[in-house]
Amino acid sequence: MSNNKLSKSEEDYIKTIFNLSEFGNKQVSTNSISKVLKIEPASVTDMVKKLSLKKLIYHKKYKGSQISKSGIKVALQIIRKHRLWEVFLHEKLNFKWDKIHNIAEELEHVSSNKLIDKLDDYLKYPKIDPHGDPIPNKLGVIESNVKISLSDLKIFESGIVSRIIKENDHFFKLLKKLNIQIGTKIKVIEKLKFDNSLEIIIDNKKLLISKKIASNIKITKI
Amino acid sequence: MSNNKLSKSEEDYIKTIFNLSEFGNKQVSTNSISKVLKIEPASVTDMVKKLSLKKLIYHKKYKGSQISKSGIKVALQIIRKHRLWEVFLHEKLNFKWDKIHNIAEELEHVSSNKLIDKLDDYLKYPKIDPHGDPIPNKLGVIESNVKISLSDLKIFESGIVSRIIKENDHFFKLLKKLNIQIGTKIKVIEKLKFDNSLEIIIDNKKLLISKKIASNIKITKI
DNA sequence: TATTAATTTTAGGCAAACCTAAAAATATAA
DNA sequence: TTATATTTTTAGGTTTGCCTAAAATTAATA
Repeated sequence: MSNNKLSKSEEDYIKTIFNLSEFGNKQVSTNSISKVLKIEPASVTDMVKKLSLKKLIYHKKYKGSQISKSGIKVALQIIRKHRLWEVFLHEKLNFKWDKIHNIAEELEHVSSNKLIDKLDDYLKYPKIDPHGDPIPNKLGVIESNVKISLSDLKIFESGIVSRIIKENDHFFKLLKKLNIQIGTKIKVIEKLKFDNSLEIIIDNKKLLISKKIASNIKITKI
Repeated sequence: MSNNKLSKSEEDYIKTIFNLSEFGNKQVSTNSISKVLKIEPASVTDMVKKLSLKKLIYHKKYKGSQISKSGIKVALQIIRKHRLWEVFLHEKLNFKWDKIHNIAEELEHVSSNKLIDKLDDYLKYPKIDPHGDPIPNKLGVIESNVKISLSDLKIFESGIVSRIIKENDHFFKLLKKLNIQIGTKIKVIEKLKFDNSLEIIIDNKKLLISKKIASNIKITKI
């Protein structure tokens, strides 16, 4: 299909549209892309037209963009690269898990497929990255494993943190302060009627976190 | 000094000018840059002006370009990145030594200094890359070790191949065919008056190589 | 040394990817 | 349901890094 190599910008747009689309199911607004990429809406319109011509997305004026089959394929390969580099940075180079994202953001645009396959092999085909996000394989297939939001746990249920939804650097710093990371065991002991905040226990210590925080932490029940 | 991050293009120019300048000693012509980068001379003039404004090179109209102190500093850091990535690709990912150049060409533009220092540490501070080229350290210092061209060996002298001067892919392929690589022992047994070709012995087999080939192979005498 | 050849620069243009300002379409609220 | 607000697009502009064609300079040669 699309034979030509994509530019860094095009790749960034595709990745963003895919991420906003919830696996290709949702229409994505021009404004939302604009906000994520910090690029003016007018510029987003330009690019969205271009990607539409390349059949990577469908776009109807004023109606938002939907990623296509081939767009999803492209997005999954970029995500695969990003996450494999994150594993490398964390496991081999000993970067802290909250420092790897920006570097991986650059490395994901290095084009060689041979490179990424050899890296995958070298890292022994990891299934998740240091944030707990799943890594698509060479064919773009993501191995599904059941995860729910911490906010969906019921009172007195426990779970192991298995994924941190990327929000921004402030969120990472907060979690660091709270000592929450992949593998941390959390028990919910109260859900406040007032604002749905959760009272949880980590390492025998009680603390309170907002609904928003909790819904960005994915766990596997235990 | 120059505070702003350089673009990929600017970095490519600086690296090329440095490489053509023989460690900053020679003036570099617009045409020679043009040929290496496969960019038209007119465009080279544009860029050379720009780099001159940034004090990375000195340029006088019609007189060629000379790389500056800070230009050399920049070039050495790019070369450092390139060669460290080559070591990584060869040693860790098992790429053949004649396949790594193009990939390293992309990786060298990834900006994080922290990344390259951690990579250096991970690779245990290698002194040479898989082609035998020396790797500048964090400060840009290259550990010197005495090497001469194979073409400078006298009859009946021997040496160990310690460096292959980058020429192009054809050259790499040729060497592969001839079974010449870093570490190969070579003895010179004849120098032809006719065209300065060398008759050499590798693994007890005689063969003939041109002066040009020989001068692109650096050896340490034994 | 005068002419020709080669190199380098200037001038003007183009595509990519961004921008601002204003117009058009859609959504929200009185 | 009309007025207002928000979103999206169009139109025109900028910068970067390239291009071609032609002019200026330097080098080579007869």
